[in-house]
Amino acid sequence: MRNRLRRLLYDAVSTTCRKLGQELPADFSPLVEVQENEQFGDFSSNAALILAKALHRNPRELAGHIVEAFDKEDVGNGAALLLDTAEVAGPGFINFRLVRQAWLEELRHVLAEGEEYGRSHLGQGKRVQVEFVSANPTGPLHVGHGRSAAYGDVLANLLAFSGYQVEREYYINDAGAQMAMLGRSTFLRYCELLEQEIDFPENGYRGEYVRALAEELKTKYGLRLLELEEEQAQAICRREAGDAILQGIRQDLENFGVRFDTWFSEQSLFESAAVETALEKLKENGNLYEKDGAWWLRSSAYGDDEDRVVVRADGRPTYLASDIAYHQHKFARAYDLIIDLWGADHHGYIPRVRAAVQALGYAPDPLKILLVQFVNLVRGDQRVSMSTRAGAFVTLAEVVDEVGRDAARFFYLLRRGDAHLDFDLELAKQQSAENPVYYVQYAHARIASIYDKARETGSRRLPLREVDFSCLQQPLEIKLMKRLAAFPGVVESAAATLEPHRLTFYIIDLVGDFHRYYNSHRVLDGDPQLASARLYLLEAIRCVVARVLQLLGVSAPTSM
RNA sequence: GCGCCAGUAGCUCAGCAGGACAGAGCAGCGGACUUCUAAUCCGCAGGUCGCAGGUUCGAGCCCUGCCUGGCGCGCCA
Repeated sequence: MRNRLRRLLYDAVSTTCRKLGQELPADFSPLVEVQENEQFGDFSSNAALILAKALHRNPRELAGHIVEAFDKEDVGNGAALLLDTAEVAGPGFINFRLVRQAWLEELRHVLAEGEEYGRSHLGQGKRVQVEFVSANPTGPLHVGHGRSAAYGDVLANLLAFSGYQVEREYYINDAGAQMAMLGRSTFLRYCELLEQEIDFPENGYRGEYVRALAEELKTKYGLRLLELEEEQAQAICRREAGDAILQGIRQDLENFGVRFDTWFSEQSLFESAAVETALEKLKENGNLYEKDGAWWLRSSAYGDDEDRVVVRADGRPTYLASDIAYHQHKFARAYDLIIDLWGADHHGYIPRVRAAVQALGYAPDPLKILLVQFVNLVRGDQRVSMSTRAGAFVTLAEVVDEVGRDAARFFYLLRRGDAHLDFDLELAKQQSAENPVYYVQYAHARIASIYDKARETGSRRLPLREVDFSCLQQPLEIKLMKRLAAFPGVVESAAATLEPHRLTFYIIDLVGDFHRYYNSHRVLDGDPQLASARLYLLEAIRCVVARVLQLLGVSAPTSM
């Protein structure tokens, strides 16, 4: 419906331009949006306002021309069937009012599509990789990772629903100094258990889980690790601890409803010589040079503030080295869109990775680096700070345990990704009106319960073909139909802007309308025609609610 | 010192690519269950959109400066 209107509008604007002897601006893409405010009609467009800017003309005047052109196009395109009026308003908006029949048609359309309503081909089958979470396997996932997990997973769902071919990837930082520190920390705890004197390093991993890992090593190896060279023993500890932690991470994500297609190991980049190859290439094209004994990426030539060390003077690579190889690997896999979802604390890293990609000879456009801001965990009025090394954090698993997967996921998506999030455990746990996840799920359950009631009382729903929807005349009913009709646009804009939280806000609004409707109108008590029509309206609502919950990875209960 | 994100109602936040009167939830006050689930709904009250300039026919949104909070700026990750 929106697309039909958009096409008509586009024709009308073209006609107008031709008449005025002006070129249609190349980047002309007017908004056509569902209007919630009755007074402004059903749909409205800012076409004339945008055009006015480009053509340096009076917007109201242009709008007048467009509306005039519209009337003529109208007849030829059969738009008369759905369009009631098109008028100029305010500073130059064009407001469209549809005949009510148009909404009824859209309702039938929703019912025909069912839970597939809103699926789009925006992505045109393009391949997109979403890399997210990617936490070091040096400790369990905490609440901050949970936000990335939820955000990335829903973004991936959303893109898949929008016609992209999506792959989810987790980059395992299983090489480097932090893993070495994990090995050392675990080894020391192991020694401690065997009553050796230890000197625990300042920046070691102090979490309880390290002691637990040491305990397992003690069971498995007994005293044998003490008999080895310390270096060798630490290497074993590192491998054992890393594997165990990674296994835990997979499990936590699984429990959180997040699954990855690929677990990509940093270590493998060294083993396959991918790092070496990438650095060779950079040396060849002059983007990697030696200075003070170290190797530097000429990142300042590609927008970074300064050049960055890739290989230290002592020969050990920095993180950037593997990141260069990793991104080369990503680009070599020829995705149309590569999304890196990082914690906001890594934002300073963006210019150098973008620079690295360009230094390798790739156009950086397919790479989108998104940031997820920090999570402040709040328990009542107490603020919990999170630091992996200090071991003072609440894990994702604990949160899922305490508030449930549904509430946790929903809460994470209750804010824009780039805004700080206060996650209140007490609130998420509450089964009350304050908690929006139940508000939404309750709507789904309520509809299911009306179906039950209908079945019990034998009030049969007439076949769709025989139902005359024109008996749906209540303002709230029209409003619900409009709200449903807005769904494809919400999906489209959420996918285009990579902002999954818009789904959350939309669904809260939709079920709000539904709850109001429920409280003011009886579904089953009317005559069979009306009852059937209303049951179908409910079914359309249920489909969209179920679909959005599915995209959010939240269950859609039939009773609560 | 430089950079990134934020500053909207008492609180937590929306505000879609500058547009039509700034919205929601919670908290506060007052109402609605012999009814398809009250995990719901209705009503009232509540805001110089951090401050000051600027661009524009039009700014919560863009530009400049300042203030406040968070986070980064390493041959740490």
